[in-house]
Amino acid sequence: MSSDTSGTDTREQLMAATYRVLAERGFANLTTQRVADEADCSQSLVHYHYDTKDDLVVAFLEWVHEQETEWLETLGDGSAERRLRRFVDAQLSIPADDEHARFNVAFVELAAAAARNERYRAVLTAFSERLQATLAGIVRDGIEAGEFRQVSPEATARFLRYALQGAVQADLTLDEPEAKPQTEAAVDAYVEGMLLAERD
Amino acid sequence: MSSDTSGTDTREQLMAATYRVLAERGFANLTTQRVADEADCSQSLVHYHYDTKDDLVVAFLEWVHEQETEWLETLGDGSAERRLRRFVDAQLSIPADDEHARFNVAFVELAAAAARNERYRAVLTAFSERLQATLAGIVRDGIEAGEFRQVSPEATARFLRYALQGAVQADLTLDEPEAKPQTEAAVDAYVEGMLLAERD
DNA sequence: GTCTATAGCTAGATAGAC
DNA sequence: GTCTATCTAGCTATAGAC
Repeated sequence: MSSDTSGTDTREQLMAATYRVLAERGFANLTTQRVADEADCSQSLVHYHYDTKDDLVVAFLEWVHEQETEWLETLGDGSAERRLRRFVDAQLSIPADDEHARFNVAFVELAAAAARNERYRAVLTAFSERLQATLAGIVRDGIEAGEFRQVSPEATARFLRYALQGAVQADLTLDEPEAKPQTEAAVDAYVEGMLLAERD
Repeated sequence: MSSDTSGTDTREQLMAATYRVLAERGFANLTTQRVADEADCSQSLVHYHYDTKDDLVVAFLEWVHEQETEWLETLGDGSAERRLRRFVDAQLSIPADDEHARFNVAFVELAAAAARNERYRAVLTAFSERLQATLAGIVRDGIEAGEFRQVSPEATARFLRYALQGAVQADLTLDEPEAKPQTEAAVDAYVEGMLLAERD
């Protein structure tokens, strides 16, 4: 319990408050005042800890990045096929309308904003590269173990990532009830037809 | 040349001005004042033609929708494989940094905003359904002609659309130089391995 | 570290003249 | 239909007290 924990606590509360504001109001309606209200403090305190709103958002993205990194490691063991299916399920089976799903909408908004904001882009690119490395690693493991065919791990991982991301985004932003079920079916067919080694 | 053409002209100019502002500044920085400046008129005139900013954006989305519909019909004839490849190329070979590419960034921003705006969502869902129907139609034609295997046209079209959209978006919003080339390679492998009928 | 108060700006929208 | 002028509201950021 060193003396600098109070500042750390406040920052942690501001990150959690930012998460909730993003989930409830979206990135376009994220204001330092709303974050302060959610964290039950004054707006000027937000600016004391984060000079600008952009600093707050960048810190928040890094905070999310760390949390997701922890999650990725829970993908755990098992055959490459099993880990791959767990990855796919994790993307496609997000509950319909809880806070996590609502935050994912904000994450889509933040991803779009990254195009015009170098600092957002840096964090989100690192985020994407980690996902890419994880999934490509799974494919590579599958090839080495003889489970998968001799495909390009990088291109295969990218193709699957983008398809899944497109499906999730369509599900979140459009009225497309078929987005996730049809994508799931197509991914299954892809895994069976292109990835799994034939055993006869 | 009926007497109501001047109003129509102004509206057309406002749509074109909105396009340019979106391409140059992005959706987050779209203001009625900037549209007015770009259209060389007063800000209040924008509000005369479109009561609210939302009305302007919805009208703009419908305007873009019409234009893209015309484009889709130029996909034209040829074998199903040829039309499919033309579709894929059209998505992946957008020039790097012209106005059209910059507008696509804004389109990603608008797509994200659709999650929290019913009216945007309605237009963009119609947009997506048209793309889906076109691509699924190509796959269906290919199956009927014996060019493609007996896949699900809807699920296949969706899978390809989402993968392509994910690649384009990653290319526009992240520092991922491999997004488009690796996706192109993976799509080629998918078309050859899953779609094209085997001839022996 | 945390607060209240406010400066300073910019946005969307409206009033009213022409 | 188009303009100028302005109202009102909301935002980021800072000043200064505690």
